[in-house]
Amino acid sequence: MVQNIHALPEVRSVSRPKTFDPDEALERAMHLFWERGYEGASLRELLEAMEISRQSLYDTFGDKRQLFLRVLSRYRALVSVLIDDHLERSSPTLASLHGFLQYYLAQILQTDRRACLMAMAALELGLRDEEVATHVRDYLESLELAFVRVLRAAARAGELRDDADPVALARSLVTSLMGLSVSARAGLSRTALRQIVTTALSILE
Amino acid sequence: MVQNIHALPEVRSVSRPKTFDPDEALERAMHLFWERGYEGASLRELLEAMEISRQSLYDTFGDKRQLFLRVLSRYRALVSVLIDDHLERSSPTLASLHGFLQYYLAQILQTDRRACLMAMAALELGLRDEEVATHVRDYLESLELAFVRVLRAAARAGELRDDADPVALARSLVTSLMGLSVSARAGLSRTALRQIVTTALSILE
DNA sequence: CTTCCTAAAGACCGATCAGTCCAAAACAAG
DNA sequence: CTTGTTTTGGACTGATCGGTCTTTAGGAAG
Repeated sequence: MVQNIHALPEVRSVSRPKTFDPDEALERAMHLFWERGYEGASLRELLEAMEISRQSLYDTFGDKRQLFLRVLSRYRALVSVLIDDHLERSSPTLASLHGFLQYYLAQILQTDRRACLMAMAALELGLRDEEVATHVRDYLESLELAFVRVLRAAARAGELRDDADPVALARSLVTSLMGLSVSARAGLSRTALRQIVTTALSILE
Repeated sequence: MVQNIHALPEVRSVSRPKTFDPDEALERAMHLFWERGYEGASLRELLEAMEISRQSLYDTFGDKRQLFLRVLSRYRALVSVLIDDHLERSSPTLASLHGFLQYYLAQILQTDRRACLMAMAALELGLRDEEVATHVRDYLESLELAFVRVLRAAARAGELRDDADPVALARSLVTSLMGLSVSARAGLSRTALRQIVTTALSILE
């Protein structure tokens, strides 16, 4: 029907206001998808986790796939905050990168090895859903870019070998993070996971 | 209801002559799981791909999960052959490792970016099915061991830096392969994937 | 021939899937 | 109040899921 194209900024509480917070519902959906994957998270479980009714979910988010795409965006925003916190300071250094990866691993370990939602989405849906694949590629690219920025700064500060290629190094770090997610999800020991991170970082020396 | 008698070339209308080959059926199941994942491959599709009856599948393999576990074993055997071909010669060198990774990537590209079945299994089922997780860990370990053997030989031959740690390097390579699978499945360009492999190998220098 | 085994085909099962619809209630604004 | 919108909860849909079962048929061996 007549969809409101400029629905964003308007706060038109013409009637009963939404009692649930869409952001919080999305957050909860993200955690379920994160734990179970796309197909592994059923509507019933999603509704239970989000604590909203079926009707509200379809009214607010469209359908399951749309919800998942929203979740992917939210996940990306989440990691952006992580990046900002660790890598976007005035003068990031190699130590910042070390800190970021260590924190990344700590997060995985603290959340029962849930690992990376984007890696899960890529393997489960990458070949079947081009929009999902694009989300993942964009995510990988933004991660790589953040790393490149830090590495360039580090190079300028003389922290890198002269012949080091920031782009190649950044891509290697991103790849290692994805591999780390696979290893974490497979249940490798904390020690093994820590060694993976350490070795991944050793390419910067 | 007049079925075309010539529709199935070799087999007469109701096929009896050939008892099906469980190995070939397993092979076909593997390829479907490989493309679609565990939950993504339905029984109906599996039967169609394996070209056996429902009854035969359950008689021969138990159930879907057992079939999948058998498939994981078969996949591991498949990669073992790859390892034997590339890394188990009398005197493997760093060049052997290069060859192995390049061939690994070539295989991914030739099979529509199907990437690594073990990585898929880890992310989809690793948290929910300990037996699957164990399969994946065993696989990762055998891959790592094969790499370690080559790297030790290379070290003896003076191809490695003196301070290089074969185990850490091997683990890094395995992690990179898993990350490569994620990237491939996400649809990264051939160029990007090749760079990932190149950078992964650069740690050996 | 008969007996035994295996395989194919498909009916059938209960459960669950994503998604739609409806009724009744809750609440805001005129 | 009325009107309008959003809420919840559950009924309901058709499809599909994994899995069981029965029937029928094709050999192989006695």
